[in-house]
Amino acid sequence: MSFPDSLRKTKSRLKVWEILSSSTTPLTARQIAQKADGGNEEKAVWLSSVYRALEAFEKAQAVNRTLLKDSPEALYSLSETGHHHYAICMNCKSRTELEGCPFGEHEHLHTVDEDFMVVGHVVEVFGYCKDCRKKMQKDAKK
Amino acid sequence: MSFPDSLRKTKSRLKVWEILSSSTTPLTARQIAQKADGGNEEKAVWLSSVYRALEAFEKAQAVNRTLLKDSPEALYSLSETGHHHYAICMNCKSRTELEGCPFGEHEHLHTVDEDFMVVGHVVEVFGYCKDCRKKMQKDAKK
DNA sequence: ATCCAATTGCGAATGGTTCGCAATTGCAAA
DNA sequence: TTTGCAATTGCGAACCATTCGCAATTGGAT
Repeated sequence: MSFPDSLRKTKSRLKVWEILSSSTTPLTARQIAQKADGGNEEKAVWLSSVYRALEAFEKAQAVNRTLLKDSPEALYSLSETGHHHYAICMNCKSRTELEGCPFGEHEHLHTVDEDFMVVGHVVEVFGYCKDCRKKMQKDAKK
Repeated sequence: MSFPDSLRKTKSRLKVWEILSSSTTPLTARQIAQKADGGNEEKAVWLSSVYRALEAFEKAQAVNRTLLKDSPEALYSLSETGHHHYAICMNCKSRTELEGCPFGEHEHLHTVDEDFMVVGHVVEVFGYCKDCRKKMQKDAKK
């Protein structure tokens, strides 16, 4: 995932991006702001600007916002790419991509359990594709 | 799902419970308070008491709190039973049951694709449980 | 019926997030 | 490269869902 083309590369946004890129865990806006001014007295990026940068990234689908139930603070992390699920035919094993994700575009996930930080998920739907159903109906007649 | 035995049956809690029971959709605390005093001037249940009732229900695992990203207000609903999926900790492999099914309680799964006959589905959420998160944070400090 | 811990009414405080506005800054066009 | 201007930021104040504090009330065990 790289810095979204659609956004101006400003000092604050680049800083926020760099911090998120180099973090292995999701961070709160406050943590990002703190890391930005690395212990210095004066702030490198003002907290409200961190929020605005994150909002812009989120709209550009480059960043994920996550709310866990045990804290009122949102957690932010870079979005992963390529997110799809499949319907799998139990007969011929063919896969057809589901349109969208039952969780919504990443939302809802945080509702899972107050103690659980969600990183990803698997969704698979099983059944029979149209072709196989036809064949199976024919075969059944024999 | 019935009113938790462990909790005192007070007027406010019974009211909140009744409202949640008779609602087909999740409600915000404010909505519950409004429904409680059904248009009357004086409040039947104070908002902070609604929050406290919901908190008690949630601790008793009788109510679900849900945070969606498009609103800062939490949604509350009675916990359902039957048909579940799991959140799996990538570190310790522990499983915790997901509350509800992302496809909705009553499988409109056949809507997935007209050509696909759905027989079942798998949903698994991956991430880190609270304990492992704590451990990982400690380890990170070393 | 009595007693006491649990609960509520009520308002004030908290704290994460958003907003407003003047000053600054990317960056497209000249 | 310089210019022009819309986008962005610094900064603080405002917002608002939720939590807290405390005195008054109440459920329910004895």
